[in-house]
Amino acid sequence: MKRPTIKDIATRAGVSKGAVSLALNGRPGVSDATRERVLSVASSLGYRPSSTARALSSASADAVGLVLARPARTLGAESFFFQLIAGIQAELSMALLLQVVDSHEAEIELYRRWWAEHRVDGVFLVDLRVDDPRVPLVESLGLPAVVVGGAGHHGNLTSVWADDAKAMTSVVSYLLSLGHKRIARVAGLPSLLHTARRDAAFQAAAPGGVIVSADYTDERGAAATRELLTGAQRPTAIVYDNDVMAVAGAGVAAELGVAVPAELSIVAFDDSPLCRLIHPPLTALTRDTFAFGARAARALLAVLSGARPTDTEDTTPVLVPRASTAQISS
Amino acid sequence: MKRPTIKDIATRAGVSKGAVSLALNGRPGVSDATRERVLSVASSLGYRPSSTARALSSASADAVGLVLARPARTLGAESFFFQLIAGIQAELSMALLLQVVDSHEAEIELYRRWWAEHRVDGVFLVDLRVDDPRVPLVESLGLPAVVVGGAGHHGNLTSVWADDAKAMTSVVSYLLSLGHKRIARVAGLPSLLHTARRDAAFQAAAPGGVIVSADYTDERGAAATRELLTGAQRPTAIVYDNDVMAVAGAGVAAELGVAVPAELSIVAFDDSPLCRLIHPPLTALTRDTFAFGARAARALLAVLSGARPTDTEDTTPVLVPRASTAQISS
DNA sequence: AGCTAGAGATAAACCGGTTTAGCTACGTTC
DNA sequence: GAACGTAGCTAAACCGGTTTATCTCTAGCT
Repeated sequence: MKRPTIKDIATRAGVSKGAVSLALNGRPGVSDATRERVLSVASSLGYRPSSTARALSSASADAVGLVLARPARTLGAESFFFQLIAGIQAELSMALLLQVVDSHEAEIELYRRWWAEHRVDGVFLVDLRVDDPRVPLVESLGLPAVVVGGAGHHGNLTSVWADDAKAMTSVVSYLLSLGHKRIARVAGLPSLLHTARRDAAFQAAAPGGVIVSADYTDERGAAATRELLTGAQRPTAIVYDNDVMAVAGAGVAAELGVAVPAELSIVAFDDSPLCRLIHPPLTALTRDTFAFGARAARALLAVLSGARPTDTEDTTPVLVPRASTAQISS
Repeated sequence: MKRPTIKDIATRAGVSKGAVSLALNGRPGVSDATRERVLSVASSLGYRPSSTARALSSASADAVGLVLARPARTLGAESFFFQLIAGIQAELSMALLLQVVDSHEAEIELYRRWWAEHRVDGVFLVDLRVDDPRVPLVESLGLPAVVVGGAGHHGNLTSVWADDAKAMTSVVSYLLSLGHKRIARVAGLPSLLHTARRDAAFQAAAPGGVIVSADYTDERGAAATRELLTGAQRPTAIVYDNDVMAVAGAGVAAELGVAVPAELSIVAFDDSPLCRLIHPPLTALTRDTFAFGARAARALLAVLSGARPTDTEDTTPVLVPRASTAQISS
């Protein structure tokens, strides 16, 4: 099995390699007659350019990259990334180079390598941290990049995000309107930028509200809930940073005999079939992660085609009230 | 920003490009003294070989490929693939080239291209179909491949799978032992090989059992359940091909006033937090998809290093009885 | 001493493209 | 009719590696 190369076309069409390259890429320098002939030979041979060779001579690599720096084991629980990837793929005809690493240093190193080796044309930056070192890195490398989900502005990079602060405010004011006074929050990884933003918005909207830190897993969500419900000032409402922790929390409440929503209201910051299908169904902030991924992909395509960096705000997650929240009874 | 190349090392160390290549790859042809010198220069320069250039001269591409031929929109619901990918990544230090396509033809074409362009060293084949054309394709291309989850033997390819038939048999005999006579099955996509195998095993173990076809989504799972529960011969137990459909089915049962497990037993063929966290928790076949992915990765590494093809059977999914199944009451 | 082996290194070809410099033939222009 | 411009093409360099053919030198053997 050997695929035809540009050289085969050249000999078949009776022209030089260079002429074939010009003809195939629609660039001036060859006559229409020659171009015609080259194209017909190419298609008759079923020619496909090798993106490997092309990448080597400083053109496009025909791939974009995404590095995930999280423990691989915990990734399965987060459906967010997979939906994001699915959305990206729906919009992008290129392949996605994906690698999971276990440290931020390894992540940095990988961006360096991919760039040096022309393996990708651009990258997505996810899980943005406070003062994230990746931002200056890709900027200094000149590696096209889109910041995904890191609210706000990052250097000169294009950024696509949803307004976590506004979303958090809408949740808290909804709970306040139901009469809740003691509202708690079970937060995600503290190092992440959006966690910090949600924390701040939560504190501003619910002064004195307790924040417990967790890591998106059901174990930690359950533990945090237990801590909150058995503590001194038991909250009447808890906002969880994702769906898995919220559902786990609901389980702990049931186990402790705390009625939902009569004694405890629960809100999840991510929606999923999980929230809809359990009993009682959970009030949740819903957003279309798939569409979000598609938007991020479009943004990266724009950057690749040389567009000036932009900040795109995705639609703010919408609160969908379900049976897990209610007017405070006491 | 320019990374050091092999040429830089050569001039710095005062040797030729070829000698540097030999030294770096630990091959004979250079003296220990020279090798030593080259290595120290390389590390002092922070040298990283370009896998793009390396791939061009018919060596390793330093990446493996995975193509998913499913509607991108439905992918988010299936946590299976993401856990699989996470497991693969845990074992593999290479990048994974991932692409989602919308037709089987496009998938075939992509494998062709990746191979022709040396973009990958090997591939995973998932979602195996009956008489899958990909098997003869990769065999004739000589593209190293591992068949993931396609029970049994496929040409001369290495294969990693779990015994779906045995698992299905264990589920049915468990239900039979509880006294169930009318058992139904809500199946996944009919074109997939493992669906066929589960169908066969189900038919053999529960002669006359009804099989309704669905597509793993909660909508279709709910619809199938509705059909079964409102039909003439209402089943006393339903086995669902995945967790999402099972949970959706439980919801429909509740809605129709069919008590679980008193009037209807439910078993899910995939376990997840979803099954554990709802009420009642669902009896499910549990398996470690992450570990399965890791095993598949090891299998591919073995193939890449020239090992003869093997068939590896993963541990059979284990039935975990929970509150959704019970002795038949009537 | 003469011949052979083999170690150690180099130069050059090669992978499959892109890009640049240069060449040829033809048509304008003054 | 000499100078110039330009369209159309070719040859060759280049990207960063690997691999092969070749060359030199030293050691070992008869």
